Amino acid sequence: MKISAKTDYAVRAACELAGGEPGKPIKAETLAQLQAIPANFLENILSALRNSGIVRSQRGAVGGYFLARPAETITLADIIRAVDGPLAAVRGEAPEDQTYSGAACKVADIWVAVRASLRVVLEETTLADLVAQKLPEHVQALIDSPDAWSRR
Amino acid sequence: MKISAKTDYAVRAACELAGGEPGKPIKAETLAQLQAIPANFLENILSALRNSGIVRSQRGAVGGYFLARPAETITLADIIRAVDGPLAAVRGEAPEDQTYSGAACKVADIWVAVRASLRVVLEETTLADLVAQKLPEHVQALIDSPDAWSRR
DNA sequence: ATAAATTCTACCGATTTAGTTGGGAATGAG
DNA sequence: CTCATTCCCAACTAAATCGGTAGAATTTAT
Repeated sequence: MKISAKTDYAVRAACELAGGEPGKPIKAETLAQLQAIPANFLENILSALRNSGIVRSQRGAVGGYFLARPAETITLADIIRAVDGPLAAVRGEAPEDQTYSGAACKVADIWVAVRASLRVVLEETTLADLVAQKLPEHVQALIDSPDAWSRR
Repeated sequence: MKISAKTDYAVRAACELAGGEPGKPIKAETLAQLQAIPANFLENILSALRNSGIVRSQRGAVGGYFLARPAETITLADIIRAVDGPLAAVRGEAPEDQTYSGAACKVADIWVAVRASLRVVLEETTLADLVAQKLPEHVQALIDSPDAWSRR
């Protein structure tokens, strides 16, 4: 259950795009500097986001990247799926495709619950929420719970 | 956010141990057959579970593995941490150790929320719940939600 | 003793991760 | 038109991880 560098970078770059003026392109190089992301690697990531229709690009002297849709309509789940595939996969397949036998027969339910709980956070939070620093209530509630910030 | 084969295997093996008679050891070979897990790989996994104090082993002729504590006290989070490390790590570190700047300054909150939401499922569900097929209410609620079983 | 079983250490190939490199193609300013 | 700027894209790499194997050593019951 790791959150990859790619995912982390993608979300941060998207935040910068959401924070800029809508429609005004920002250079990849600028994004890389703003968020301290390796510039060449960021190009791979932006390419994935473009292929998924999350960002658009403009070439040429005053070119760069900008969001393809309003920030309110782009969820974190959209971004993660674009760069890293499905939110939760069990041994490379979807949870509901696994078959379990014997004492472990309810394990599929658990992986489905895990995926559902990720969705609750990642499908409901948009880029607009993130840059406005106003997260959905139930997400904020998770963050505010007493030991959310403590290690286990 | 992948659930590794190791994690899946570990949970399934632990279920079989929880389903057996308490204190009576089950051979690794038997566990492997019951859940169709590569036997040698399973040994690595059981070794990790033993180092974390989740299972105990007995060598010798009538040896095998058994749970070190009652199944009611072993959560899925315990098992996952034993074989795969922390529930949620960002680029190999804990979410609260990351620093974010500019438009992305709230991204840490999101990763903390993700971890918290995983905990809600995985810290509350015990091996006993799983083999009794009686999951905690809020976990069952996630599973019963209309589109939990559908792909995105 | 000895056979059954776990334990430990090391290894292996394939895949993934996190990047880098470099050439090419579009765009717009001058 | 030309040329600097910027994106585009495919290939490449080094290191880590994943999934799994192999075999010798150790422990225990009989």
